[in-house]
Amino acid sequence: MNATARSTTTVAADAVETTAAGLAAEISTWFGENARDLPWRRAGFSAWGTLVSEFMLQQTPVNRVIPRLAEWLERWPTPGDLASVPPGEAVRAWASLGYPRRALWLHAAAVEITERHGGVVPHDVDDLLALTGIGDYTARAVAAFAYGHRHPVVDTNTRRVIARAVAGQAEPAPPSRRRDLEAMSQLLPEETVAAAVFNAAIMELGAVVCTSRSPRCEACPIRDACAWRAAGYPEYAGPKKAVQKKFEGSDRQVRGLIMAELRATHHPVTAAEIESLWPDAVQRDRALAGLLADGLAVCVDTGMYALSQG
DNA sequence: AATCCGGGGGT
DNA sequence: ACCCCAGGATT
Repeated sequence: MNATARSTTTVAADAVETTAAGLAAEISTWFGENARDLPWRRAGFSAWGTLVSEFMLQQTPVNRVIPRLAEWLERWPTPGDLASVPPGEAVRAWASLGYPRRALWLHAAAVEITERHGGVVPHDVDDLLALTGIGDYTARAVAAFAYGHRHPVVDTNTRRVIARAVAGQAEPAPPSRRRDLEAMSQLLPEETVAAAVFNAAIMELGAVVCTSRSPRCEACPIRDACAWRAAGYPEYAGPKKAVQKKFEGSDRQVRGLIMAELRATHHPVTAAEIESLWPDAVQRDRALAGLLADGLAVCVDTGMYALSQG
Protein backbone atom coordinates (compact mmCIF):
# COMPACT_ATOMS: atom_id res chain seq x y z
CA MET A 1 0.00 0.00 0.00
CA ASN A 2 1.35 3.42 -0.83
CA ALA A 3 0.58 6.87 0.43
CA THR A 4 -1.80 7.56 -2.43
CA ALA A 5 -3.80 4.46 -1.66
CA ARG A 6 -4.26 5.58 1.92
CA SER A 7 -5.25 9.07 0.91
CA THR A 8 -8.97 8.41 1.00
CA THR A 9 -8.91 8.14 4.78
CA THR A 10 -10.25 11.24 6.41
CA VAL A 11 -7.92 12.44 9.14
CA ALA A 12 -8.24 14.82 12.01
CA ALA A 13 -7.51 18.42 11.23
CA ASP A 14 -4.18 18.44 13.01
CA ALA A 15 -2.96 15.11 11.69
CA VAL A 16 -0.55 14.83 8.82
CA GLU A 17 -2.35 14.48 5.59
CA THR A 18 -1.42 11.15 4.09
CA THR A 19 -1.55 11.97 0.44
CA ALA A 20 1.71 11.98 -1.44
CA ALA A 21 1.46 15.73 -1.70
CA GLY A 22 0.70 15.98 2.01
CA LEU A 23 3.71 13.90 2.98
CA ALA A 24 6.00 15.93 0.77
CA ALA A 25 4.63 19.19 2.12
CA GLU A 26 5.06 18.14 5.74
CA ILE A 27 8.60 16.95 5.20
CA SER A 28 9.57 20.04 3.24
CA THR A 29 8.08 22.34 5.88
CA TRP A 30 9.98 20.49 8.56
CA PHE A 31 13.13 20.84 6.46
CA GLY A 32 12.61 24.56 6.12
CA GLU A 33 12.69 24.86 9.90
CA ASN A 34 15.28 22.21 10.76
CA ALA A 35 17.77 21.92 7.91
CA ARG A 36 21.37 21.72 9.03
CA ASP A 37 23.60 24.55 7.90
CA LEU A 38 25.80 22.63 5.46
CA PRO A 39 28.32 24.15 3.04
CA TRP A 40 26.55 22.91 -0.09
CA ARG A 41 23.35 24.59 1.03
CA ARG A 42 24.87 28.05 1.13
CA ALA A 43 23.64 30.50 -1.47
CA GLY A 44 26.01 30.72 -4.39
CA PHE A 45 27.63 27.34 -3.84
CA SER A 46 28.95 26.26 -7.23
CA ALA A 47 27.84 23.29 -9.32
CA TRP A 48 31.41 22.08 -9.20
CA GLY A 49 31.30 22.32 -5.41
CA THR A 50 28.14 20.27 -5.42
CA LEU A 51 29.74 17.64 -7.60
CA VAL A 52 32.83 17.45 -5.39
CA SER A 53 30.70 17.21 -2.28
CA GLU A 54 28.64 14.40 -3.75
CA PHE A 55 31.75 12.40 -4.63
CA MET A 56 33.02 12.84 -1.10
CA LEU A 57 29.67 11.93 0.41
CA GLN A 58 29.61 8.57 -1.36
CA GLN A 59 29.93 6.40 1.74
CA THR A 60 31.65 9.02 3.88
CA PRO A 61 29.63 10.78 6.60
CA VAL A 62 28.88 14.50 6.37
CA ASN A 63 31.00 15.56 9.31
CA ARG A 64 34.14 14.05 7.87
CA VAL A 65 33.54 15.55 4.44
CA ILE A 66 33.13 19.18 5.44
CA PRO A 67 36.76 20.07 6.20
CA ARG A 68 38.17 18.22 3.14
CA LEU A 69 35.60 19.83 0.87
CA ALA A 70 36.65 23.30 1.99
CA GLU A 71 40.29 22.49 1.27
CA TRP A 72 39.51 21.09 -2.14
CA LEU A 73 37.41 24.01 -3.30
CA GLU A 74 39.93 26.52 -2.10
CA ARG A 75 42.68 24.71 -3.97
CA TRP A 76 40.70 23.69 -7.05
CA PRO A 77 37.79 26.13 -7.47
CA THR A 78 36.91 24.85 -10.96
CA PRO A 79 37.05 21.49 -12.79
CA GLY A 80 39.88 22.86 -14.91
CA ASP A 81 41.95 23.58 -11.83
CA LEU A 82 41.74 20.00 -10.69
CA ALA A 83 42.23 18.64 -14.20
CA SER A 84 45.51 20.52 -14.48
CA VAL A 85 47.25 18.67 -11.65
CA PRO A 86 48.39 15.03 -11.57
CA PRO A 87 45.77 12.58 -10.27
CA GLY A 88 48.08 11.68 -7.40
CA GLU A 89 47.59 15.18 -6.02
CA ALA A 90 43.88 14.52 -5.79
CA VAL A 91 44.53 11.22 -4.05
CA ARG A 92 46.83 12.93 -1.55
CA ALA A 93 44.33 15.68 -0.82
CA TRP A 94 41.62 13.05 -0.39
CA ALA A 95 43.48 12.18 2.78
CA SER A 96 41.63 9.60 4.86
CA LEU A 97 38.14 10.04 3.45
CA GLY A 98 38.26 6.41 2.39
CA TYR A 99 37.81 4.63 -0.94
CA PRO A 100 40.61 6.67 -2.54
CA ARG A 101 39.69 5.60 -6.04
CA ARG A 102 36.85 8.08 -5.68
CA ALA A 103 39.57 10.76 -5.74
CA LEU A 104 40.98 9.22 -8.90
CA TRP A 105 37.54 9.09 -10.45
CA LEU A 106 36.77 12.67 -9.44
CA HIS A 107 39.98 13.78 -11.08
CA ALA A 108 39.04 11.84 -14.21
CA ALA A 109 35.61 13.45 -14.19
CA ALA A 110 37.24 16.88 -13.94
CA VAL A 111 39.34 16.07 -17.01
CA GLU A 112 36.25 14.89 -18.87
CA ILE A 113 34.29 18.00 -17.91
CA THR A 114 37.17 20.14 -19.08
CA GLU A 115 37.59 18.32 -22.37
CA ARG A 116 34.02 17.47 -23.28
CA HIS A 117 31.96 20.17 -21.59
CA GLY A 118 34.15 23.25 -21.79
CA GLY A 119 34.88 23.13 -18.09
CA VAL A 120 31.21 23.45 -17.11
CA VAL A 121 29.59 20.74 -15.00
CA PRO A 122 26.87 19.37 -17.30
CA HIS A 123 23.18 19.79 -16.51
CA ASP A 124 21.97 16.70 -18.30
CA VAL A 125 21.59 13.53 -16.27
CA ASP A 126 22.84 11.35 -19.11
CA ASP A 127 25.89 13.57 -19.59
CA LEU A 128 26.54 13.36 -15.86
CA LEU A 129 26.11 9.59 -15.86
CA ALA A 130 28.73 9.33 -18.58
CA LEU A 131 31.35 10.88 -16.30
CA THR A 132 33.75 8.59 -14.46
CA GLY A 133 32.63 7.75 -10.94
CA ILE A 134 29.13 9.19 -11.32
CA GLY A 135 26.28 6.75 -10.96
CA ASP A 136 22.57 6.93 -10.64
CA TYR A 137 22.46 8.78 -7.35
CA THR A 138 25.18 11.34 -8.00
CA ALA A 139 23.98 12.24 -11.49
CA ARG A 140 20.52 13.11 -10.23
CA ALA A 141 21.83 14.80 -7.11
CA VAL A 142 23.97 17.17 -9.17
CA ALA A 143 21.20 17.91 -11.65
CA ALA A 144 18.72 18.55 -8.84
CA PHE A 145 20.86 20.31 -6.24
CA ALA A 146 23.30 22.22 -8.41
CA TYR A 147 20.87 23.18 -11.16
CA GLY A 148 17.43 22.80 -9.62
CA HIS A 149 16.16 20.38 -12.23
CA ARG A 150 13.25 18.16 -11.37
CA HIS A 151 14.48 14.57 -10.95
CA PRO A 152 13.83 12.00 -8.27
CA VAL A 153 16.99 11.70 -6.16
CA VAL A 154 17.22 8.50 -4.16
CA ASP A 155 19.92 7.85 -1.64
CA THR A 156 20.07 5.45 1.27
CA ASN A 157 18.22 7.89 3.55
CA THR A 158 15.40 8.42 1.09
CA ARG A 159 15.07 4.69 0.58
CA ARG A 160 14.73 4.14 4.31
CA VAL A 161 12.14 6.89 4.84
CA ILE A 162 10.00 5.58 1.99
CA ALA A 163 10.34 2.01 3.22
CA ARG A 164 9.06 3.02 6.62
CA ALA A 165 6.57 5.81 6.00
CA VAL A 166 5.05 4.43 2.81
CA ALA A 167 5.72 0.69 2.71
CA GLY A 168 5.51 0.13 6.46
CA GLN A 169 8.76 -1.80 6.60
CA ALA A 170 11.64 -1.33 8.99
CA GLU A 171 14.25 -1.36 6.23
CA PRO A 172 14.21 -0.87 2.49
CA ALA A 173 14.50 -3.83 0.19
CA PRO A 174 17.84 -4.13 -1.61
CA PRO A 175 18.37 -1.18 -3.96
CA SER A 176 16.56 -1.37 -7.25
CA ARG A 177 17.03 1.55 -9.61
CA ARG A 178 13.62 1.20 -11.22
CA ARG A 179 11.62 0.55 -8.07
CA ASP A 180 13.38 3.26 -6.10
CA LEU A 181 12.91 5.91 -8.76
CA GLU A 182 9.28 4.92 -9.20
CA ALA A 183 8.60 5.12 -5.47
CA MET A 184 10.23 8.53 -5.18
CA SER A 185 8.43 9.78 -8.29
CA GLN A 186 5.14 9.09 -6.54
CA LEU A 187 6.05 11.54 -3.80
CA LEU A 188 7.93 14.18 -5.78
CA PRO A 189 6.09 17.51 -6.08
CA GLU A 190 5.28 18.64 -9.60
CA GLU A 191 6.60 22.11 -9.14
CA THR A 192 10.30 22.36 -9.89
CA VAL A 193 11.54 24.28 -6.88
CA ALA A 194 9.36 22.26 -4.51
CA ALA A 195 10.76 19.06 -6.02
CA ALA A 196 14.33 20.15 -5.44
CA VAL A 197 13.53 21.09 -1.85
CA PHE A 198 11.78 17.80 -1.22
CA ASN A 199 14.67 15.75 -2.59
CA ALA A 200 16.91 17.37 0.01
CA ALA A 201 14.26 17.32 2.71
CA ILE A 202 13.54 13.61 2.68
CA MET A 203 17.26 12.84 2.68
CA GLU A 204 17.69 15.10 5.68
CA LEU A 205 14.82 13.46 7.49
CA GLY A 206 16.44 10.07 6.99
CA ALA A 207 19.82 11.39 8.06
CA VAL A 208 18.83 13.03 11.33
CA VAL A 209 15.42 11.67 12.41
CA CYS A 210 14.46 8.50 10.58
CA THR A 211 17.87 6.98 11.17
CA SER A 212 18.76 3.39 10.58
CA ARG A 213 19.07 2.57 14.25
CA SER A 214 17.22 4.36 17.04
CA PRO A 215 14.97 6.53 14.88
CA ARG A 216 13.72 9.63 16.69
CA CYS A 217 10.07 9.14 15.91
CA GLU A 218 9.01 11.66 18.56
CA ALA A 219 10.67 14.36 16.46
CA CYS A 220 9.29 13.18 13.13
CA PRO A 221 6.97 15.51 11.21
CA ILE A 222 5.11 12.60 9.59
CA ARG A 223 4.86 10.22 12.51
CA ASP A 224 1.06 10.29 12.32
CA ALA A 225 1.19 9.22 8.70
CA CYS A 226 3.95 6.65 9.05
CA ALA A 227 2.89 3.20 7.89
CA TRP A 228 5.65 1.53 9.88
CA ARG A 229 4.55 3.25 13.08
CA ALA A 230 0.90 2.49 12.36
CA ALA A 231 1.76 -1.17 11.93
CA GLY A 232 3.46 -1.30 15.33
CA TYR A 233 7.06 -1.17 14.11
CA PRO A 234 7.30 -4.69 12.69
CA GLU A 235 10.81 -6.02 12.27
CA TYR A 236 12.32 -6.28 8.84
CA ALA A 237 11.30 -9.54 7.20
CA GLY A 238 13.10 -9.26 3.88
CA PRO A 239 16.43 -10.68 2.75
CA LYS A 240 19.28 -10.10 5.17
CA LYS A 241 22.09 -7.86 4.10
CA ALA A 242 25.39 -9.66 3.70
CA VAL A 243 27.58 -9.12 6.72
CA GLN A 244 30.58 -7.19 5.55
CA LYS A 245 33.92 -8.71 6.33
CA LYS A 246 35.71 -7.18 9.24
CA PHE A 247 38.20 -4.47 8.40
CA GLU A 248 40.89 -5.67 10.77
CA GLY A 249 43.26 -7.90 8.81
CA SER A 250 41.48 -7.36 5.51
CA ASP A 251 43.01 -6.53 2.15
CA ARG A 252 41.32 -3.19 2.49
CA GLN A 253 43.25 -2.46 5.64
CA VAL A 254 46.54 -3.37 3.96
CA ARG A 255 45.74 -1.24 0.93
CA GLY A 256 44.87 1.59 3.29
CA LEU A 257 48.20 1.28 5.11
CA ILE A 258 50.14 1.40 1.85
CA MET A 259 48.14 4.36 0.58
CA ALA A 260 48.69 6.23 3.85
CA GLU A 261 52.42 5.74 3.42
CA LEU A 262 52.34 6.94 -0.20
CA ARG A 263 50.33 10.01 0.81
CA ALA A 264 52.64 10.84 3.67
CA THR A 265 55.77 11.31 1.58
CA HIS A 266 56.54 13.48 -1.42
CA HIS A 267 59.22 11.10 -2.65
CA PRO A 268 58.92 7.48 -3.80
CA VAL A 269 58.44 4.80 -1.19
CA THR A 270 60.76 1.81 -1.27
CA ALA A 271 59.70 -1.82 -1.28
CA ALA A 272 61.46 -2.18 2.07
CA GLU A 273 59.28 0.54 3.57
CA ILE A 274 56.18 -1.16 2.25
CA GLU A 275 57.38 -4.46 3.69
CA SER A 276 57.53 -2.88 7.12
CA LEU A 277 53.82 -2.01 6.93
CA TRP A 278 52.45 -5.56 6.96
CA PRO A 279 54.01 -8.88 7.88
CA ASP A 280 52.16 -11.21 5.52
CA ALA A 281 54.04 -11.04 2.21
CA VAL A 282 51.33 -12.72 0.18
CA GLN A 283 48.64 -10.35 1.33
CA ARG A 284 50.96 -7.36 1.08
CA ASP A 285 51.91 -8.17 -2.51
CA ARG A 286 48.27 -8.72 -3.40
CA ALA A 287 47.33 -5.35 -1.96
CA LEU A 288 50.12 -3.53 -3.77
CA ALA A 289 49.30 -5.27 -7.04
CA GLY A 290 45.71 -4.17 -6.63
CA LEU A 291 46.70 -0.57 -6.03
CA LEU A 292 48.90 -0.62 -9.13
CA ALA A 293 46.10 -2.15 -11.18
CA ASP A 294 43.71 0.52 -9.93
CA GLY A 295 46.14 3.30 -10.81
CA LEU A 296 46.25 4.48 -7.22
CA ALA A 297 49.96 3.69 -7.08
CA VAL A 298 52.61 3.60 -9.78
CA CYS A 299 56.00 1.96 -9.96
CA VAL A 300 58.41 4.81 -10.70
CA ASP A 301 61.51 2.66 -10.64
CA THR A 302 62.53 -0.85 -9.61
CA GLY A 303 61.07 -1.30 -6.14
CA MET A 304 60.04 2.35 -5.90
CA TYR A 305 56.40 3.38 -5.63
CA ALA A 306 54.50 6.64 -5.59
CA LEU A 307 51.12 8.20 -6.15
CA SER A 308 50.15 8.64 -9.77
CA GLN A 309 52.23 11.42 -11.30
CA GLY A 310 50.07 12.20 -14.24
C1' DA B 1 22.84 -10.21 -7.71
C1' DA B 2 27.12 -10.43 -5.28
C1' DT B 3 31.70 -8.52 -4.18
C1' DC B 4 35.02 -5.31 -3.65
C1' DC B 5 36.48 -1.00 -2.05
C1' DG B 6 38.48 2.90 3.72
C1' DG B 7 38.01 4.59 7.65
C1' DG B 8 35.84 6.44 11.52
C1' DG B 9 32.18 7.05 14.82
C1' DG B 10 27.89 5.52 17.16
C1' DT B 11 25.65 1.89 19.92
C1' DA C 1 31.96 -6.57 18.31
C1' DC C 2 28.91 -4.87 15.11
C1' DC C 3 26.58 -1.54 12.24
C1' DC C 4 26.28 2.32 9.35
C1' DC C 5 27.60 5.94 6.34
C1' DA C 6 24.30 11.61 0.45
C1' DG C 7 27.56 4.77 -3.86
C1' DG C 8 29.87 3.02 -7.95
C1' DA C 9 32.35 -0.27 -10.79
C1' DT C 10 33.17 -4.81 -11.98
C1' DT C 11 32.14 -9.55 -12.73
